[in-house]
Amino acid sequence: MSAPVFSIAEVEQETGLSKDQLRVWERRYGFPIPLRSNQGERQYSDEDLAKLKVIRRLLDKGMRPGRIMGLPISELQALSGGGQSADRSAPQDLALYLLQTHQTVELHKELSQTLMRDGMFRFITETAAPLSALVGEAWMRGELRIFEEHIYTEILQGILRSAIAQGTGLGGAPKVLLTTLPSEQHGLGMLMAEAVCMLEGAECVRLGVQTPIGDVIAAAAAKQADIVALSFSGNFPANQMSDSLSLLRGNLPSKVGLWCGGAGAMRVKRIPDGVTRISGLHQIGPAISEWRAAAGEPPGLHGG
Amino acid sequence: MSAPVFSIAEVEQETGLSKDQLRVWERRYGFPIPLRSNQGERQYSDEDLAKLKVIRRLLDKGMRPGRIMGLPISELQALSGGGQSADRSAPQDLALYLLQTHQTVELHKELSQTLMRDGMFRFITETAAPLSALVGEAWMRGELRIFEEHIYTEILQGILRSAIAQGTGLGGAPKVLLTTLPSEQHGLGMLMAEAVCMLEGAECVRLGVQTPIGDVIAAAAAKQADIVALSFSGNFPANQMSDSLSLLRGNLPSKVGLWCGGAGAMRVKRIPDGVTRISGLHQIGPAISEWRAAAGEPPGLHGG
DNA sequence: TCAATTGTTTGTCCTAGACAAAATTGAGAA
DNA sequence: TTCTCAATTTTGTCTAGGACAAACAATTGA
Repeated sequence: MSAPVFSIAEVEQETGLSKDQLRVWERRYGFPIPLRSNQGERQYSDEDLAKLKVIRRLLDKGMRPGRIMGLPISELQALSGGGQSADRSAPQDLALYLLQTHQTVELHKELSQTLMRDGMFRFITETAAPLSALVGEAWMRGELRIFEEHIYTEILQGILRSAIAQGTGLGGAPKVLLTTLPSEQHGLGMLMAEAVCMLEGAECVRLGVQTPIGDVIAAAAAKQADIVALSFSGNFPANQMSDSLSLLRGNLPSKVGLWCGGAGAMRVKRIPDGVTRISGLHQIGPAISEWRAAAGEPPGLHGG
Repeated sequence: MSAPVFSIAEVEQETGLSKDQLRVWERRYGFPIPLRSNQGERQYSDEDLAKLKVIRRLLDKGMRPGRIMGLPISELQALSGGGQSADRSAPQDLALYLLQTHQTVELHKELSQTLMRDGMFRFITETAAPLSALVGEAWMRGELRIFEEHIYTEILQGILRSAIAQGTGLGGAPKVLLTTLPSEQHGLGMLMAEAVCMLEGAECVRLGVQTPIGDVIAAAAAKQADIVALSFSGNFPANQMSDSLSLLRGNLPSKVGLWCGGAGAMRVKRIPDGVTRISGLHQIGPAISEWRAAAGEPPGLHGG
C-alpha cells in the first residue's frame, strides 16, 4: 500500500495554481517541497495538496503568499474560517442547511415556493442574492465544497431561467445587453440582473458568460443595444476591470450606456468616466427610469 | 494603427496548445516564429493565430506536427476543409440563417416548435445536436462570431433546461451524476445527455461545468451516484483526458460506472479500462438498459 | 501476413535567471 | 490626522535549452 502521489500537472488541475507558481514557491518559500521520482519529477503528497487548496482559498481572499506560506495547516484553516458573518436570517440558514445535507429536491422546492409567495423582485433581492453571497462565503471558509456550490448554482439558475423565460419578448425600451468578460465565469449575478431589468419592462439580450470585449462591441452594434451591462463577481481581478471598462467605453458608441455591477464592481475605487456603477439590484430600477427620462421615453408602468 | 499582437498565454488560451508546445515547435519546426517585445516576450500575429487554429484542428484529426507545420495556410485549409459534411438538412440551415441575421426571437420560436412537434428525443438527436455541431464548425471557419455562438447557447440552454425541469424528480435507478472537468466549459452536451437520460427514466444530478476531479469523487459519494457521466467537447485537450479519466477511475468505487461522451471523447484512441465510452446520444439508452440488466433492475418502461 | 524490434517524433518536465505589474511601505503636504 | 506620491518589496509569468518517456513509424524475422 503506497501513499498516493500527484504530478505537477495534477496539482495544477486540482488547485488552479500554475506549474510556474508551484515551482517558484518551492524555490522562494520552501513550500511545497515534494519528493522526486526516479526521473526527477515532482511528486506531491496528499498533505501538500490539502494545504495548497487552503492556501489557494486564502489567496483569493486577498492574503499574500509570503505571509501565509510558512504557517502550519491548522493555522491556515483558522485564518480561513475566521470572519464569520452574523447577519444570517432563518430561511437562508435553512437553505444552506438543505444544501449541506444534499437535500436538493427540498431546496428546489423551498426556493420555488419562496418565489411564488414573495414574487420575483422580493425573491431575488431578499432570498436569492443574500443566499448566493452566503454560499460564496461558506465556500471561502471551506464549509462548502465546490460541487455543492455547483449544485446550488444549477438549482437557482433553473428557477431564474424559467421565470425569465415567461417574460421574454414582452419588454420595450431600453434594450439591455447582459454578459460577463472573459475572466468572469459566474453568471448568477447576470441572471438576477436580467430578471430585475425584465420586471422594469426593459428588453434583455443575454450573451452568456465570458464574452471577449471585441464581441461585446460587435454584439451591441448588431443587436442595437441601448445599454451594455456587465456583471463582476467578488474575485474578478480588480486591475483588469478598469482597463477592460475603459477599452469597452472607448469602442462603444457614446450613446450606448455602459453599466457595471456585482461585488467585483464595488471593490474598485474609481471606475472610468462614462461608466455607470450599479451598486445593487435596487439600483437597477432607478437607473432604467433615469435612462428613460434622458431618452424622452415614457416611464414604464413599473416605474416609481 | 498597430496590428494586434498576442502573448503566449493568449495563444494558449485561444488555441488550446500549451506554452511548452508553442516554444518547442518554434525551436524544432521553425514555426511559429513570433516577433519579440522589448523584453523579449513572444508577440504572435493574427496570421500566426489563424494558422495555429487550423493546425490544432488537423492534429485533432490525427495528423502529426512535423508533417504539416511547413505547409502554407492555404494548403492546411484545403486539408482541413476537405471533408466538408454535406448532410445538412433544410431546418438546420434555416436555424443557422436566423442566428446569423440575429433573428433570435424567431430562432427561439422555431426551435420550440420543433421540440413540440418532434418530441424531446427526436428534437435533441435530429435538431439540437447536429445544429450545435454546425454552429461549432461555422465558428471554426470564422462564419460566426463568438457572441453569436453565445446567443445560440443561451437559447438552446433555455429550451433544454425548461424541458428538463418538467421531468425532475420523476426518475428512478440508475442515478446519474453529470458534469464536465475543469478545462471544459461547454455545457450543452451535458444538458442534452441529461435530457436523454431523463427520458430513459434515470435520475439525474447535474453539477454544472468545470468541477475539479476531487469534487466529482466527493459528489459521487455524497449523492450515492450509480454512474458518473462526463461530457467532453471537441476542443478539450486530448492528452489531459486520459490522465483525468484514469485518476477519476482510480478514486471512484469500482461499483460506480464512469461514462464519457461528446466529440472530445471520440477523438482519443484508447480510453482507460473501466471507463465506458458513449459514442453518441443514441448509445445512452442501450447503456442504461445494460446497466439495469447488470444491476438486476427491472428495465424501465422506456427501455426496449 | 503478422508479431516483435528498432528508430523517430513529440509533449512535458526540468533548472535558473529576468523583469514588470501589484502591493506595501515610507515621506511629506493639506 | 488623513491623503497623495514615490520608493521598495513581493509575486507571477516569461525566457532558454536540455532531458526523457510515451506514442508512432519503419524495419526485421517467422
